[in-house]
Amino acid sequence: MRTHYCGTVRKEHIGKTVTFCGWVDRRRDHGGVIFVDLRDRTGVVQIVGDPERTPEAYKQADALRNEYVVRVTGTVYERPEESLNPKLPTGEVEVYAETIELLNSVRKQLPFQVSTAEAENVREELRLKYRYLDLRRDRMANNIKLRHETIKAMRRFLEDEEGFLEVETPILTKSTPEGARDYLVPSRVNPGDWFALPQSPQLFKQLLMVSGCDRYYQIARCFRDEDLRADRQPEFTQLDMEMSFMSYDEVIDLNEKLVAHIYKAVKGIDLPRPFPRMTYQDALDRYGSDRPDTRYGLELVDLSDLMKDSGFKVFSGAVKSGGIVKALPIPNASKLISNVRIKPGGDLFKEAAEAGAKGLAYIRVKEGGEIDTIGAIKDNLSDEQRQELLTRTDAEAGHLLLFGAGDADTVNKTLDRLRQVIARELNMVDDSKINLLWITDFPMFEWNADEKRLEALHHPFTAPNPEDLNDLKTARALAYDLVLNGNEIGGGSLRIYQREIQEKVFEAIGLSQEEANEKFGFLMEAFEYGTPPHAGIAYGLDRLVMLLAGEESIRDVIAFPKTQQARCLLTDAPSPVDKKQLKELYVSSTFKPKEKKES
RNA sequence: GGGACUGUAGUUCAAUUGGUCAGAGCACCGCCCUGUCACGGCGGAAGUUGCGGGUUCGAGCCCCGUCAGUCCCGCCA
Repeated sequence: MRTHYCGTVRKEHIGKTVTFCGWVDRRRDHGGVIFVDLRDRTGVVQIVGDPERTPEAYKQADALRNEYVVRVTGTVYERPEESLNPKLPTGEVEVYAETIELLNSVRKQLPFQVSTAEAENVREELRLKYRYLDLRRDRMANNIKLRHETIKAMRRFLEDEEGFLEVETPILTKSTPEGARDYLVPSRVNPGDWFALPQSPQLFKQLLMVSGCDRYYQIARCFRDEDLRADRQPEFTQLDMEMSFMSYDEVIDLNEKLVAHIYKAVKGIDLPRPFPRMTYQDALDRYGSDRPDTRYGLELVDLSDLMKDSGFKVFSGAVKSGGIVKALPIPNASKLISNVRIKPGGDLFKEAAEAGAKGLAYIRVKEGGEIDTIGAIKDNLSDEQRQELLTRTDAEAGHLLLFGAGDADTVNKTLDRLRQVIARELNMVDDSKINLLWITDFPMFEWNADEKRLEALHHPFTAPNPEDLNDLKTARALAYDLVLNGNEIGGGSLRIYQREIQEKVFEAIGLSQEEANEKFGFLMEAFEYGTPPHAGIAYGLDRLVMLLAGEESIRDVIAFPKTQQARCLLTDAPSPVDKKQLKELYVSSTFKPKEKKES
């Protein structure tokens, strides 16, 4: 049907007869000559309809409108010198059309303009309803291509360089305790029984290691029935990997090579290796987050011991009841950030409150080490304490210190949040930086106060550090997260491969032996048939591509995403089904539409 | 489940304190134009201001409800 793609024509094609298929990007009618920008996946080329040289095509071009689909045959000419267009890769040539065949027209007014030249911010609601038109637009077409290039780079590296085997794992699988809410699928053949869609292929990939697969990967679709965010969809994609007989450092090294390969292939960037590593504790201490953005400073300073005996009750009280006091020192910010913003009602106060803080204390540092703050702090700080405070925070004149006091979680969350907001506001974030960072030495468990039990921080198959085996509850895990500019893009661990340890971990998270056997008996049984030591990792592919594309929502790197209400505006899914379908599945809904409020 | 923001022509936006303000660019339709590439010129059509109620002499603007979208909290091993 065609001989060339629109965006590929160059000077070397001059004199050739070519045939394109594509969409009318836009049309410029000069009364005499008509120009048509013809677009396909590869780009745009200028088609010329001339009343004298190509009278037939001129007539046909006259009837064309935006987004008509046409097949054009013509001859490639060099453009007149004054008509070159350096903005287009094809801008040195143009094609005099001999015939323009209309393959399909546009019958209705377009819901929004598609042309690559118009970069209006169309409402996302509309874009999602007419996603097929949205995907024609430059930005989205490029994002989808970038996603493809990323996956391609992963496959090339893992298969060709490292001998990974791609294996598909079931989409219909078993519901597991722990973790996110499952999407469930009723079984028609087994009345009353349910499949779950996988939250990740975790168990299967470990079983593949037992099977001797040695190195597995998959571009795996995962499902979690939880509420959505800009970086969370109910179905999302992971690059899922698992490998046998590799040490902690070997796993990390291989993954650094993988990420470097992706950056080289997709962005042409050489990443320096090895990537830096930071322990979980260090990350929390210094940044208040287990995925710190290290592109800028603004490190937190712990002042708990200094404030323990302070007369300022908010500080001393926090420490005495087991909490902490930390400061976020911000250089040269004293003039830039007003008290109004820090006090109740101000935007920074609101940020802090949103993170759970009850208040937001501050100190402004003046010339000569004098400080400016509320009386309750100033009056309760001895000269020595003030000196020590300034020394520890490296504070000089112009510094603004923001304080968090309370339980460690809340303090860290608050100051982490303020740190990010303020760094952004003060233009301290260098968007050209690519800071990759491994976070290591996660604790195995964290306390779930609501359910009054320990919970696996990663998941219950993570191996404990052998040094900490005598007290599993406080043990560190052999886990690692990869953080890119403050975003967690991947995480994994060495796995448990011995039944006894696995049983102990289940016990620690309060899973009864019966439950453990019912849910994971097959895994523990497998451990008894010669399981190799193995390790794995999973990358959030959507998130990674989002960052590579410079987008702020993963919806912009997913061809057909769902809205925050988990609906597809294009197909209007989910939707009711026939009673007959439900009957076959032995399912009935208990949902009752809301009654109108009585008035 | 909770908090915040948004919804005006096909689309992107505007409309002073509630008072001829329902308007502009692009798209669409018609006419003109032989070198444009965001072509240009002249003219035209196009609106239940998301929907429902209320306050008012008067509502795009204020109030209540509701729907949809977005961001965030909870939730997401």
